[in-house]
Amino acid sequence: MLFTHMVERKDDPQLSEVLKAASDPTRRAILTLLAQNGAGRVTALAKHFDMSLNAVSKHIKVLERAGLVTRRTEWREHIIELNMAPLRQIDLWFAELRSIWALRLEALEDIFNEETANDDD
Amino acid sequence: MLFTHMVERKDDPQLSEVLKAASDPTRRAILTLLAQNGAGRVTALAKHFDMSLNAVSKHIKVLERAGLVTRRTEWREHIIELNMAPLRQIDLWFAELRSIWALRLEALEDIFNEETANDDD
DNA sequence: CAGTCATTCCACCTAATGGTTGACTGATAT
DNA sequence: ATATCAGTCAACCATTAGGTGGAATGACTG
Repeated sequence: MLFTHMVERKDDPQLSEVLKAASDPTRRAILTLLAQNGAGRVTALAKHFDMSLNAVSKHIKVLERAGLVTRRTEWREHIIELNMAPLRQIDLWFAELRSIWALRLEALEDIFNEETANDDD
Repeated sequence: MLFTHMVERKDDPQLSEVLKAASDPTRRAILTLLAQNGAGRVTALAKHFDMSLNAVSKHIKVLERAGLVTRRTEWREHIIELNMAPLRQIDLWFAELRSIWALRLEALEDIFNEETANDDD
């Protein structure tokens, strides 16, 4: 049995966003900072980088869209908090890929078993 | 004790590449196809997508640069094979982030314990 | 030898990314 | 009231990314 068109066509745009957000070194550094020091203000985070506040603000927005970070606006200060939950999706995708791989190997084994059974005829 | 500049400044460009390569739905679909059907030719892979062979060829090159796929050139045919190993790096990064997080919580606990000890004085 | 097949390379287009600066909003401090 | 601080928004610029089509390479088919 050959499944020529069996790709699960679920785009999963959320997963794409998380992966893309995580693919930038600056953004990963921001996540690390938050893990290290806990929640922090935008300006405080920006101090660690050799780039404008604006650039960091943008990066934070990307992380926010991906759900990796949440914003708690306390009057004029925006407190940024780490949220690792979406990273779980990466794990899930990874696991799925592995299971698909395993399934194929199983199928191959089945074919092999059938063939040896036929040999017995 | 406050570590203001403690971000581990290892860019890890390899991790960035893997994450970015994985962040595209078409490329993830290619990986899924390879997991499902085993190694395959470029053209065979391209058949599953509604885009030019050239585009798919490019995507494969990106995956190749990230090490997620290897190419075995058999004369005129290029056989593309899945290599899940680099995905492990994502796991590692994830684990590191979690441990950094855990470390901070531990530190907080220590401070708390010291304070309650002082209360006893 | 002419034609096709598998694939890449090249030139091109468009949209998105990562960065900049400068102006803006709203809260706080003097 | 004015200056300052936190942060975003908007416009801009250079680079990269994802896609296209067409030509080039190199082996196989008739």
